[in-house]
Amino acid sequence: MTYQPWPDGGADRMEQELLARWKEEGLFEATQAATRDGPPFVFFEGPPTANGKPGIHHVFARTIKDLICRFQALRGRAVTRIAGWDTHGLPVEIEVEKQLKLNGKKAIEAYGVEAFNRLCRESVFTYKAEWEQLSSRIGYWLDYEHPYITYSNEYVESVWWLLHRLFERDLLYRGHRVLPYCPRCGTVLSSHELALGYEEVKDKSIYVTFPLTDGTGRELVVWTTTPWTLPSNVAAAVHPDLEYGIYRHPKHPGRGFVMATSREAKLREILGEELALEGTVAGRELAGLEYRRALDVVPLPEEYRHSVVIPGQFVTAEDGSGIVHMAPAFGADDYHAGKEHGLALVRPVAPDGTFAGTTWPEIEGRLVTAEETNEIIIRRLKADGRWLRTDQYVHSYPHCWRCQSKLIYYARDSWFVRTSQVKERMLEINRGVNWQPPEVGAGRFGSWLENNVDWALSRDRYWGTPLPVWVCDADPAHVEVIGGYARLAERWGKPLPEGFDPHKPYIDGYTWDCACGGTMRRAPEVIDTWFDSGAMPYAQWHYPFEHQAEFKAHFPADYICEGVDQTRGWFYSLLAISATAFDSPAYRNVIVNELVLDAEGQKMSKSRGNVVNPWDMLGEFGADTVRLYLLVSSQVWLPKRFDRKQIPQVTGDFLRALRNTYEFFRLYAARVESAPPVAGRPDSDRWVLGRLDATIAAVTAAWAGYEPTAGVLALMDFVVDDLSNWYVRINRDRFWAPDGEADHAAVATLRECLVTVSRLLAPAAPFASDWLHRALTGTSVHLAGWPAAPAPVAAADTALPPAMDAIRRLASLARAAREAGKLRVRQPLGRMQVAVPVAVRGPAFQRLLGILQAEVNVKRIEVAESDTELVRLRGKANFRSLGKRYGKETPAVAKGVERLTPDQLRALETGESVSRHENGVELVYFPEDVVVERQVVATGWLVESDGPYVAALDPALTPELSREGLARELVSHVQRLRREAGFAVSDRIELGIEGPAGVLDAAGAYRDFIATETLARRLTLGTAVAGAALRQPADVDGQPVTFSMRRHGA
RNA sequence: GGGCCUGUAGCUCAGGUGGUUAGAGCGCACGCCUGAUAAGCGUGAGGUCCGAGGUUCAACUCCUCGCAGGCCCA
Repeated sequence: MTYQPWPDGGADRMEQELLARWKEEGLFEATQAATRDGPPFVFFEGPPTANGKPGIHHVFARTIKDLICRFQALRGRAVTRIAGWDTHGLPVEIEVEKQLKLNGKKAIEAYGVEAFNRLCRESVFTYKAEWEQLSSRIGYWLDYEHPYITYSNEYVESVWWLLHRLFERDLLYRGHRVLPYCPRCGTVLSSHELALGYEEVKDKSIYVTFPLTDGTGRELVVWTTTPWTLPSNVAAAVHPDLEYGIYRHPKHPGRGFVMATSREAKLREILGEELALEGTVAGRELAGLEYRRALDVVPLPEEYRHSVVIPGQFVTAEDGSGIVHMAPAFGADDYHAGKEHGLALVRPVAPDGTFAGTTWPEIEGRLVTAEETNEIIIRRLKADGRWLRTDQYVHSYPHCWRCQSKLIYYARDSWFVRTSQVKERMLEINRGVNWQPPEVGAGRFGSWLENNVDWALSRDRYWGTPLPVWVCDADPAHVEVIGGYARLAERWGKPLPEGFDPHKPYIDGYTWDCACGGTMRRAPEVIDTWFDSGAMPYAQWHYPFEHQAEFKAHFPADYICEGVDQTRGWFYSLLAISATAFDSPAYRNVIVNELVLDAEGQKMSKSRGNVVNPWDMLGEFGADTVRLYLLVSSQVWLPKRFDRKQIPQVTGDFLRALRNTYEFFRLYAARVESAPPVAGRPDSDRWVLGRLDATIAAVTAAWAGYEPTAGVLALMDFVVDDLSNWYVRINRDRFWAPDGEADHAAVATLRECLVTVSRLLAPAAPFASDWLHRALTGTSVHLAGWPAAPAPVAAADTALPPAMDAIRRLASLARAAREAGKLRVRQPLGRMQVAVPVAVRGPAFQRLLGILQAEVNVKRIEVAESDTELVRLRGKANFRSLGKRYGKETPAVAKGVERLTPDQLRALETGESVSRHENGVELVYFPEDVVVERQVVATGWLVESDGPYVAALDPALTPELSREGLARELVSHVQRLRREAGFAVSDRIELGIEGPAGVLDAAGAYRDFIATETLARRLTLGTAVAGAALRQPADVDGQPVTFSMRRHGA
């Protein structure tokens, strides 16, 4: 068999060619067919919104998704990989609003919801093709032929069914929620919209008083930054544990001002220096007292409490007065406190943000956030004697990102999922989920669940799954939740029309009579799009209307993987729905990847202009390289600095080593087919195969444990370090067989390594691995299966890894010694002595000494025994084992190790325990307590050591050694000339060497060696080759030598 | 203000259960090798392991408090 050269046209081209080939072969489908009957491995694809361009962070997440899925598929699991599209929601609406230059809900309604939603539906797939192309280009295998689409009728029907199920379980209800609201646009803003509009503003904040009605003349001092909420005040909150003072001031006879004592300085500033503290009281003693409201201009309902002091943990005394005014309709804390204490909820503000329903004509109809409104309110407070002070207050306050209006917090009717009821169950389920990294599950996600509040489901928007709730217009207590289209038709009384569309506005046309005589009309809201995505385990199968068996086989997921930003997104919506509707986990294993930052650690954003275009990276480096870089440049769950300069640095070594190793193999291995049994192969072969097995085990364990980075690193280390840098290096001459075939065992070993490496690499770098596997075997790596778990290592071979490790250390030390002695490796030396830990010594080590000898270029290696005068034994304490037994005494006992005699050290090495007496106390040392080191003490030798490893070289050069060194020097020069002359490596030559007697003498003594090494069929000494193609003088070890050569037979 | 994460060589990052020599790659300096060669290999310099306390015979590792950066939330 001959092997193809590694393609030269760059990674991008090679990968494009493979993609075309995969497509032609139907490879993805073939891999799915091959594992169809395997045990299922269920993967859920979190649906991206297709109306945004995919970025480099999507490449990141998709690489991790793909890695685990490919890994499991290679292991024979039937992996489900259904693509999905998230198609509803505000981002879609906003895009269309921009496109139509609309500004807010009123404009949309004027434009027409029907046409608006039609555009939303069309715009959803603006970037669908690019998503598919990018996914395909990076080798992400996903079934894009049959994706789930959240706006499809089937999908929506499953969502309805889920909501109906929740309603049946009493987990769906109508309530209030305080939300940021733009009075001008008439719409609630989502949290991410909110984040767009924070601005530093100067507001007026005021101190007012609420006189207590207990007859003591005391007045609560209250601070607010939103005077317009004072008419809606129903309570004043104090912190139960805070100390409040009652202050008097001569200018205000008969009045006692109540305020947190920690804010006394502020009160002094307001009232003046003559402030006197009359007494103090804890917040909890104030709770329950009643007061007179500062502005009594809104009628209060009788059945609820109002004008009362309540305790609240949320109260602080860092600014303000330590007493917080409560208007439940206009603040989240206020709202919850109102619920807890049964407070009245008044909302004298119309949807357009103007006062409505007050008894104060002057402010009726005024915009609450307008400056003049504040002025009017403050003027009246002053007139009524309730005002104490107005301050400038600078804070960051949310504004509408569309129209710059100040937002208000505003209680809205909303539909909720009662998730708080299953909070404990969600926590329990979550504890059973394997999170990678664990702290996201236990920490960020766990504490989010701990603080679970009911899921506000409804949205006052247009393009979304319509809430399947019908409410009677005569009695809102009459509610029906429709769980499917058949049921809708039944209630409506007619079959649904051809081309039925469950979206707004059509769905709002379906009404029917209520039993009470009223009309059932749909609640106008759509639902939070996160509910759509969390419903995908069921809705992707149109469950329960279709595919019941498929659903059961594919729930819950074995594995999902998304960015950490999904903590409150998809990770939550999946769990909330599975817990409420099925009392089940939705996923068992999660990998959470972190953000991709730019090279400086800054978030990528359009405004910073530091967004990396994935296509540029793919074109420049190829998908494999980008994938590998993303996988190994740091753990995937740490924020990743994406630095294009680092890409070749991180991946280059590995890819070069792989390619070079293959090229080396290809050059010499052609036509060698037989593979001798492993047991009969030389030590270095069995060693590298053992390392390969260990690598299989490490990669398998890492990926089975959802640790992408560790697995890739283990594989890279093997290829670079063990295979390329060591195995190939020490076995070169077995491959290079000038007049015959390469060593069969070596070829088979290297081939087996490369084939297995390509299989291990397939999940991480699907292109290069496939190319390599095809080149070696003619078949695709993606159908080859995962390398089998290694057989137990033959007993004889268990000593190989530590022995080879020792050889490598010693070679390294010897090279350092040569460098220190300025003796280049080409110059053979006579003797070397080495010392190694006793555990390493043994037959395996003895057999491997030949490798060391060749590597170091010495004639003889002696393994130093303790009785050699060259070596001194030294004991070194093992604190780990001593510490366990001796605790506090450890340092002293460890010191004693240094005083053990050579005989005792030798005894320890052979596994005996020894003891010595110290101050009359007997100390026993077990073999594991002491590491016995060897120090070479001979002088005149070149010695380097690393702990117990010692290499010592005898630098003495005999004339014989010098001659051989010179001969090797000649060979080196000839080889260089050969290459410079453009000879092929296999060209036979005729060679002439002219020079001083010493040189000719050495050349003569090593005539055969030189001839063999240089492929010289004729070698003439002292004269030039006749008809030489070149004749060149050179300086060999300071001696003038002239080489001449020509091709043999040319 | 709260939660979580990160802080190790000039840069990017590794460093089970605490154990006495803290590693890699890149970069830098020097050298080796020359039949993988517009490759490859080695050696060296370079560290208050963010800081301060504490626990311990022993802390990069565990605890507390800070500092800096990031993410999420309020």
